[in-house]
Amino acid sequence: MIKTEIDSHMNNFEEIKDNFILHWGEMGSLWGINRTMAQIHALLFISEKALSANEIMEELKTSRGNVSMALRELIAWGIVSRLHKKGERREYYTTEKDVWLLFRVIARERKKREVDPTIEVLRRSVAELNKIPSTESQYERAQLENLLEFVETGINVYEELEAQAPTSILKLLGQVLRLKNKVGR
Amino acid sequence: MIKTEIDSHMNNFEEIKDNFILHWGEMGSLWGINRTMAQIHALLFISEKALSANEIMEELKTSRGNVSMALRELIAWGIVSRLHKKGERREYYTTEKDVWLLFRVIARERKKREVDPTIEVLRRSVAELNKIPSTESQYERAQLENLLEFVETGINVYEELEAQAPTSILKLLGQVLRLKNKVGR
DNA sequence: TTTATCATTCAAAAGTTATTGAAAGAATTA
DNA sequence: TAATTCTTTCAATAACTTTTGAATGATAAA
Repeated sequence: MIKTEIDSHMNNFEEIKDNFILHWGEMGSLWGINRTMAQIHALLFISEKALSANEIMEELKTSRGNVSMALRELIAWGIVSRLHKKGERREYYTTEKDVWLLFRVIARERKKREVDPTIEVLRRSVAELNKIPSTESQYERAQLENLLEFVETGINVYEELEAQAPTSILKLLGQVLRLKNKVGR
Repeated sequence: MIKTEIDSHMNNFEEIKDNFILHWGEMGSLWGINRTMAQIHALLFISEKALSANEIMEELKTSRGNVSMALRELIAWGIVSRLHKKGERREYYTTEKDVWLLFRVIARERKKREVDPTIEVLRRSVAELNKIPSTESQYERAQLENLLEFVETGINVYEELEAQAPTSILKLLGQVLRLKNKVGR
């Protein structure tokens, strides 16, 4: 069956899947994650079975080397794991399928890479400022301290949140906040 | 006074300030914000007075054009505002100084640019899947729905959180979660 | 041992984003 | 009006990131 230009909406599973993976890759770029990594992750996430590097390569129409590099990085992030099927020579790859667990792994890694160094910079700056006599620098000192305090409080909340097991905690949280909003004003 | 190589720790205000701005720029890159934008923002954030494009340019040792572009972008984000001093010809620039308000502006903008399109992709994919008869695609459908639900719940919580005015809500939240953690197990 | 099948590496090419600096624009003063 | 001061734009270039594909490595089967 030949597809006309008018009949352009998606009508089969493979098409929808490819479309999702494609778009998820673009979202990845937006989020500061490289396109191939995001695509591979999307593919593994919706695939019931683990996939081999070859299958990934064909599915995404990208090079062997690229797949290999992206998988290495995803494994380093801890969100993809290698699967050794017995009797099989090739490796298979799979990802965490539970959304909450997945989120926790990603959030922890991003915190480690992005937030921790940020806090470190702030702490060092404040500490250095405290070493010098503060005649001129009052305002700047105060601003840095405010910023540091804010970030530390935020991290604190996140760490408590992370310690919670299920997704349901998020729903609960939404409810509590909604309530507080109503009562507060 | 000539500085020896051994005497390398920071000992005056300007040095600490420059160091902070420099590092904050690097942090910006980590966060997907361009270096110059992050540096300008850091500079304005700790400066008591509003600064002119010229002052920014000299402080950061970067080109006139670059400052102009970065300021335009920061203004578009809504985190820097132009200040017209009467009797003065040149424009001055300043940023929100309250950390919580600043956070809200940035978070809202990032949500608009990064999260909303992501949800859109998910919603469209799920909607398309629901149009086709589901014999094969059970697992994939379920995974997409889980993901969508998770993201929607998360956004929900964020929106409630945003509606809260002061920083103190964050502290409160930390406490509630801490409590729940202790009782829960 | 040789061959086959996969995975990994890495230099080069392609693609993307940031920065410069010269030119044009806009507003003000002389 | 022309000169001055500041801002904006944008094409060229620099810097950085991603992707390719050929070479190398590693492992298992013949």
